[in-house]
Formats: sequence, C-alpha cells, structure tokens
Amino acid sequence: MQSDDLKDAGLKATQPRLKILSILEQNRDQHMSAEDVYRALMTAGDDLGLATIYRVLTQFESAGLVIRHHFAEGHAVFELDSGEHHDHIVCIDCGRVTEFVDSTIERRQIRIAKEHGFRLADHSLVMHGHCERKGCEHRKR
Amino acid sequence: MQSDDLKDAGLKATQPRLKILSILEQNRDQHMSAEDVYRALMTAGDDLGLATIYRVLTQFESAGLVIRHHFAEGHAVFELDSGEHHDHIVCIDCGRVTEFVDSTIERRQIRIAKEHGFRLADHSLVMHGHCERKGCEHRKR
DNA sequence: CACCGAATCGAGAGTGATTCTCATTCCGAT
DNA sequence: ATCGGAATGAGAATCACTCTCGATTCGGTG
Repeated sequence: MQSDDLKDAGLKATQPRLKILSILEQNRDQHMSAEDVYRALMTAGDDLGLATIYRVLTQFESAGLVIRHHFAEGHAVFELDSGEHHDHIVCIDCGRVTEFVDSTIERRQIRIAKEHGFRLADHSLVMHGHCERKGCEHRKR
Repeated sequence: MQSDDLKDAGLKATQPRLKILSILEQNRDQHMSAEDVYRALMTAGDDLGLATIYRVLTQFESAGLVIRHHFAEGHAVFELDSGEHHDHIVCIDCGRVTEFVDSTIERRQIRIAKEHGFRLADHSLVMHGHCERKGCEHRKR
C-alpha cells in the first residue's frame, strides 16, 4: 500500500502526499514537472496548492523516492526512483526523453574522477539530439 | 585587439561588450555567472546594467565566444569558448570545477545515440564528487 | 570631423519557477 | 476522542533572467 511507502521513507502518510505519489506512479514512463503534477491533480479533481506540490516533491527527493532532473533550463522534472541509475537523451525537436545505461561510460567516469583527485558521488549525463521517430517534426521552436 | 574579436564575431565593438569580454579573459580559469561578471565590473569601477550583462552574455553565446553551463540549478555560468569541447567535475564541497575530455566517452555517446535512433547534437556531462585538494574542508553544505 | 540612422544601453517593470510565511488543518500516538 | 507537533494552502516574496522603451553610442558617410 502506498501509505507504507511513505512511512518507509519516514514521511507521514498525508492525503496530499498520497495523491502526488499516486500521480507519479500513474505516469512512471514520464518525467513530470511540478506544474504537470499540479495539472494532473486538478484534472483528477484534487485541488492541492502548488506550494505543497513543490514541497512534497522536494521531500520525496530527499527521501529517495524521486529523482529531480534539469533537462531544459527553466524548470525541473521528476521521476520515481527505480533504483537503477540511468542517463538520458532528450530530443531537441519534440522533447521526448529516452533512458539508457552504458557500463563503459559508467566505469570511465569513476576512473576519470579518480585520476583528477575526486571521489565520484554522482553525475548527470544528458545528451541532446534529433530523434528519428515519426511524428517528430523537427519543428523549429 | 579585443574589438577585433567582437567584429569577427559580428558584433559592434561597444564599451559594455569590450568590458565584459575583458573580465571574462581575466578569469579564463573560472566559470562566472552573470552576477559574478557584474560584481567584477563594479569592483573595477565600471557600472554596467545587469540587463546589459545578461544580454551581452547571450549574444556572446550565440556568436560562439562563450559557452553557457548549468552546473548548479538556479543560475547559469559562462566560460570563454576555447574551441575544445570538454566536460566537468564539480566538487560538492568547495565548488571547484575541473575540466576533462575523454575520447572513449565521447565515442560511446555517439554510438549510443545512434542505437537509440538519435543524431547527437550536443551533450552535457557533469560529475559531482569530493575533491581531495587541501583547503577543501568537505564542509557540510 | 560633424552628422545621422541603426544598433545598443540602462533602469525599472515584468515573468516564470520556486520558496517562504503563517494562520489553519490534519495525523497518529496516547 | 484528544492533543501537540507536523503538514497544508494562499498569497507574498525571492531569484534569475527578460522585456520595454526612452536615451545614448557606433561607425559609415560626406
């Protein structure tokens, strides 16, 4: 049950938190901004304050439930933390996000960090390109 | 002469642009935010408007004179474009930025993009870690 | 080297995303 | 059911940045 997920994460199981978690689970395959979550809740008939959404998403991040990304500048997007690290390719034209993992790159990073006197804690690799998917119009922005 | 650099980039050699370029050259080893540039100019006795700095930095970026990065969320930082692509490691504790290039990673990225149906245009790899440099206190945030 | 139209500036208002404040409401251990 | 601390919501505030527009500066021209 979801309320247990929250308890396990050390958070009280409040209505707003349950609803936000539920929206994120219903959109596992997407990266949602706070605004996206807000709109999804409105559509579902739940009227939470935007401030609450920002606050809760940040708590979820601290608790390790979600990961925050900054693909586009301007606003952050969130995804449930699947536990498996991965990097992203974002289509410059349509914004679609594809995930991938590459062990060669992962290994090289650790080595490079070490060579430069760093203990690697974390990294963010975002590639930008043009996807060949049909429906992606390479629309000029 | 600097005014020629601007002319070559297709920009009129105005005082504000010359001064901003000069500040960036004096800080080649740093990544400066618009605010940093603003303060450096103030300190040097030049009182430009913040709006001008943002505008000029954006023009410099379009002209290929500088590169804009988003290491920390919140604000962008700029560095003169050396012409050689590189990625970054940022120390979580002291904020120091180290640059590196790794051809293995560069090659893998192109291949991965292709495998996923993308034509790679660009990428951003930022690693975060703890540097071992003395003076870096691992000070808690 | 003074002139003039176009490009550029600066100050301040405006914007979008996010955070803060604080009075009110909700959880959950007792 | 009760109570105290945690959480929420509305709106103000903040932050980084962009826009607007009247004033100023460039630099090619005569």
